[in-house]
Amino acid sequence: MGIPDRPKRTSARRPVSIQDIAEAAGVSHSTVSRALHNSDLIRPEVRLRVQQLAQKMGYIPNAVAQSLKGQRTHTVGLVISSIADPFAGRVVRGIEEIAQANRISLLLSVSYNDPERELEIIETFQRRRVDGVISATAQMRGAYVQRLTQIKMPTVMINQQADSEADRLLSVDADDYAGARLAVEHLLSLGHRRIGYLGVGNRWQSNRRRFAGYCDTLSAAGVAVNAQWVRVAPILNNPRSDDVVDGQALLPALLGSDVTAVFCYNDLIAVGALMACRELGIVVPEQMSVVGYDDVDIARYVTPPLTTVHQPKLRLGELAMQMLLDLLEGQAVHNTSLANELVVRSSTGPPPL
Amino acid sequence: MGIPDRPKRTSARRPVSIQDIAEAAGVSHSTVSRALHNSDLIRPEVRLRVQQLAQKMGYIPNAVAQSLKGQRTHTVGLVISSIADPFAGRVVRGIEEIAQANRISLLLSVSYNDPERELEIIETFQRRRVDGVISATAQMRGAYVQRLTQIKMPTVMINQQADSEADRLLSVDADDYAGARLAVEHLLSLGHRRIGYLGVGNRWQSNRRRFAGYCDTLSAAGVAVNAQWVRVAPILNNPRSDDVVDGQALLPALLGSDVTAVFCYNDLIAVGALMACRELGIVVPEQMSVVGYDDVDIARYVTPPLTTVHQPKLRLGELAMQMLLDLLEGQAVHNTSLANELVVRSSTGPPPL
DNA sequence: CACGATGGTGCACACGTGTGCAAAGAGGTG
DNA sequence: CACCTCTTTGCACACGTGTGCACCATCGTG
Repeated sequence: MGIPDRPKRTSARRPVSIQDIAEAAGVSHSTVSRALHNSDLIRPEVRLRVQQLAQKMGYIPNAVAQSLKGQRTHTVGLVISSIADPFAGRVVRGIEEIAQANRISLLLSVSYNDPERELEIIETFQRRRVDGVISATAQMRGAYVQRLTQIKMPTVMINQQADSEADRLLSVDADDYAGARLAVEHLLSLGHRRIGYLGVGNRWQSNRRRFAGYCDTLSAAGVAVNAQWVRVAPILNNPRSDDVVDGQALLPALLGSDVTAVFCYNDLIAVGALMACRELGIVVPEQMSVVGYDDVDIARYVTPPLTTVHQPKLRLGELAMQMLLDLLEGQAVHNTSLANELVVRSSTGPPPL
Repeated sequence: MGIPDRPKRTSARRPVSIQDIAEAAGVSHSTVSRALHNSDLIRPEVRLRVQQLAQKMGYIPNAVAQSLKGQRTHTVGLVISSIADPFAGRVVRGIEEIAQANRISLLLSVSYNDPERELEIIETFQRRRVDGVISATAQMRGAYVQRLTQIKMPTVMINQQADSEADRLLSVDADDYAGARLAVEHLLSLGHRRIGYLGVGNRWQSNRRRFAGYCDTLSAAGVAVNAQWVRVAPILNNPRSDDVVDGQALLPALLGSDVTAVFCYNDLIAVGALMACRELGIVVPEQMSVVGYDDVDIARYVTPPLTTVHQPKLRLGELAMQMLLDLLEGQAVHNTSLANELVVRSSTGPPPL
């Protein structure tokens, strides 16, 4: 009665397949497949019986096989430069929320801004046949972009507003240039004229945009930017650099000039600056105003609480994921740019007399 | 010459398969498969020719098909309760590093301590046939554990040292009880006798262990624990609660009693306590000592820098991933418990006279 | 009763890869 | 030359699922 050519499926405790259900129900595996998909090709009684049997046998569909057959894996690759970065954390949260709501799984990879690793990661994504990629890396090297465009894999970048070469890639970002202008205008309105900038070398695109906003705002106010006011953390071969340490090391170099306020590339740099001030006995904001960027959690908890430019991190992630989903649906999508918002706390005040 | 039964593979810009290479090289797909695996069954000239051809055609193996055939997906599911939590961030980093080194992909899922979501997540992992699971959720509900053991999926838990029901699951953790003792002993040695505890309700296992360490250490020193000294943040139905806010709200309730120091469940609670002290004009550590737990980055940056119990977060992640790999190799593995370390900074000092 | 329409089911193939086994070819030896 | 051995390759199946098409049964109608 039983067809003996199937070599004992129960051997290695393999999960039950539709074939197993088919044998148990006395139908073909096609019928089971259709029944489980509620196809109205199958007679209602059979459909119900198969479904109950599947339930009872603890059937769980094999997504690997489904991915192979249908050409969708329902998987999205996610590249970030650092998981420890609180900025990335919020963005990922937004991404994950939308992904989970749409039954998409996320493949997480951390690049540490290592070019070699970046290439490895996208090759892994290709091998795994992800439906698309979201890249929230701080820095975008030529080879990386080139590879990504070349293989025509649906991709959305976060905070990488298109310059020159990146034109063809989709992105969602918060406007760095405008954000920087908000920060510097705030300091100008408090009466500061000599305003410094502490930047980072290893995220040159966003650093350049924020720096440009800084320069243009000062120029527009009739202040000539002094090279002595600007310090940028060098690019180390060590990819695990710490922004706070950099900010702390950078600030003292500014003291030779006579700045009364400093605009920092991000909140961590700003926290470093605050710590340096404390060490040097400089009172913030009475003797020195400090502005950060990002508005990560920590900005609220340091002393004094940091005035900073709030980026809609959660929203960035949500939008990026939604955009990718739309893209996969074949809908027309367009780059999006979100506005930032100044959050005034206690690290800024009028300049000393 | 060409066999016409294959319907134009070039139609939908599908990635090249070994079949395509086989046709181009005039051999069978089996030969290509073996050649690409450097099998010495294949003649060296053919092997080289196929490899070069594969390279030239931009062949990238289909991991989905490989997963279906071989019974390994080289994928590990990762469940965490919150991505924004800085503690989780470091742990994930450790996990990811080891995973990437062993060419394992990570499927990231966030549970937000939502029981329903937890069950959905592990079902997704089952569907995707992950090789194993690492769970770093703060809280482990019965149904979750039960399901995880029941389906016999290789699993490693982080910071969930086995109580009763969880005996069968592997875990790597840092000793909460001993860590709490370190913290309280430090306060005792400074001369404090009336020491408070600020806990959390929604992570009851670890909270219970730390609280037990707190109680026992006080008792051993001959101090009777006063119920007035202990406050625990209530469990909200809102799963996105904020520890800092909780700590801030909890501290004032302690002031009625006459504690001179407070041990907090984690650094975020402690930061909230610091902020409450500042608002109330209580000087730390002169009038009140505060100790945290975890040693997340932020602990170094608040004012005053936080004395805390350092957990080897990176190491926890690395060990968990390595343990899972060993488990998959069939090696014998055993639960591991790491030691914590007290980090004395400036938020603790002798009690006021 | 014969024939067509309709609804339900199974066959067979496809997705892309890996592998046991047979077969074919080459080369050596008696 | 016949036979055996060894190397190299292809056939065929497997992994688990989905689906076009053919087949069969049943029913209705002329």
